[in-house]
Amino acid sequence: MSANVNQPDPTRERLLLEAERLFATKGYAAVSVRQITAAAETNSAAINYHFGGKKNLYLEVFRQRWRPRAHSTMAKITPLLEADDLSVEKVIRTAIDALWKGPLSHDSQEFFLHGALIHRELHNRTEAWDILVEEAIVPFYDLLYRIFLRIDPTVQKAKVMLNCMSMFSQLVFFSHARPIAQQVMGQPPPEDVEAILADHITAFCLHGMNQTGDQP
Amino acid sequence: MSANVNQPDPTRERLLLEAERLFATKGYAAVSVRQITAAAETNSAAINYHFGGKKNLYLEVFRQRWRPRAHSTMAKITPLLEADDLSVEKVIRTAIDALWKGPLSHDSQEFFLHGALIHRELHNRTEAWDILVEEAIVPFYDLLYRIFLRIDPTVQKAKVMLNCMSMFSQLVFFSHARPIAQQVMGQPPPEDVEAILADHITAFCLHGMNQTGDQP
DNA sequence: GTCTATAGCAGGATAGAC
DNA sequence: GTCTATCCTGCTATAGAC
Repeated sequence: MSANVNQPDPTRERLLLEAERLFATKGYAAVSVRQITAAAETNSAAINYHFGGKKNLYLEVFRQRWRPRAHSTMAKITPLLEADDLSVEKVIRTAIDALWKGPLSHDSQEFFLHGALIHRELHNRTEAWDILVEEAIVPFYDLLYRIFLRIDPTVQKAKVMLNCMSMFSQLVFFSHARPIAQQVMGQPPPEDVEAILADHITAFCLHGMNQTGDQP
Repeated sequence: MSANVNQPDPTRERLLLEAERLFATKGYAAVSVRQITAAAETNSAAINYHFGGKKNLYLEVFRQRWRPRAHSTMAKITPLLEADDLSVEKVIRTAIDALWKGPLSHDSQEFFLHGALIHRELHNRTEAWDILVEEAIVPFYDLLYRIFLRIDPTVQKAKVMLNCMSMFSQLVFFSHARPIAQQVMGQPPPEDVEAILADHITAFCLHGMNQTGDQP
């Protein structure tokens, strides 16, 4: 009858939660353990007790909170390996759905932080980079390659990689540079910016990838 | 006959130089004034004397070093406003040349830092953000819009903006995520990765932008 | 396990000699 | 203008009471 049988340590969980939020929004160096412990409403020694230091806490954020979400995102794309009606457009739409409405979404605060952490590692690499590459980046692009191989068995791996990265780059850009988009396009923004952007990216990538050989 | 008539204050210049390098590579919070002054081979009080504090030094990096390069990049695209043989491809190639071989280039360390600073501001905004938006981002997209307007006077501004941002996103991604590209495409990388990426982006954007209305 | 107190150190900024 | 010495604040990490 205990309520927290599935919560092995609430304090530890709260620390991970707040740590992710702060690291993702401000960056590792700009956040102090005191800020995290204050946000998690515990004492300043808690991080050292539970994780053995600030650095280990950062890594644990990736292991405990980032990793499971990355896997669930992959799981949304994997079915395409056996889907019947496969097309370039369907792959693009599925990938955008999985990432854009998943890790890179603006609506879900949790997934926004997920994407922000990737970005920060991209520019300031730590040991967490290895986790990212091994468990998310390489498998993600490999999966997409195997899917595109089903559509066109003669496709070049390098070309697929480049195309997928072009798609990915737009997803991360528009998810994090939303303020730019609105500032440049001129205020006020409509409510359905998300859908407009998703449609734009889909169309842009569809044409960008469907280069029917007439290009030098 | 004095040699440094054009160098108003060598110490100040060295501080700006090293500050830009360190801020761009490590980020504002992760860099200490002691590191900067040590790199500039001066005393630890120099920053406060010359700039009045760490924060002002950061802003001065944008004013003194970032701004002129941004303007010279714009100058490379401006001639298209009056060019005779205008085409979508030419605009794309010119923009990629100006940015990719300019601010976002990997070859030129100076311009690499320039791009890195944009990226950091994108994710951790400070007062420098206003300089960026006013002097670079808005004018840049406005300029491209006016150029595309010459090609097709009926083009929608919002669509141009989105297309240009899609192009820009790939440029910044591939310039900073080069390690990912090589890691995902599999080692070893050829020497002309830069050219391959530039060609890919050009082709991808050309097709992505040339959506001839056959798209739902 | 939780918390307070504090050690030990590095940070930015400043005062004042030269 | 340059530098040293120093102040004070804030940091991480730890010791030890409870």
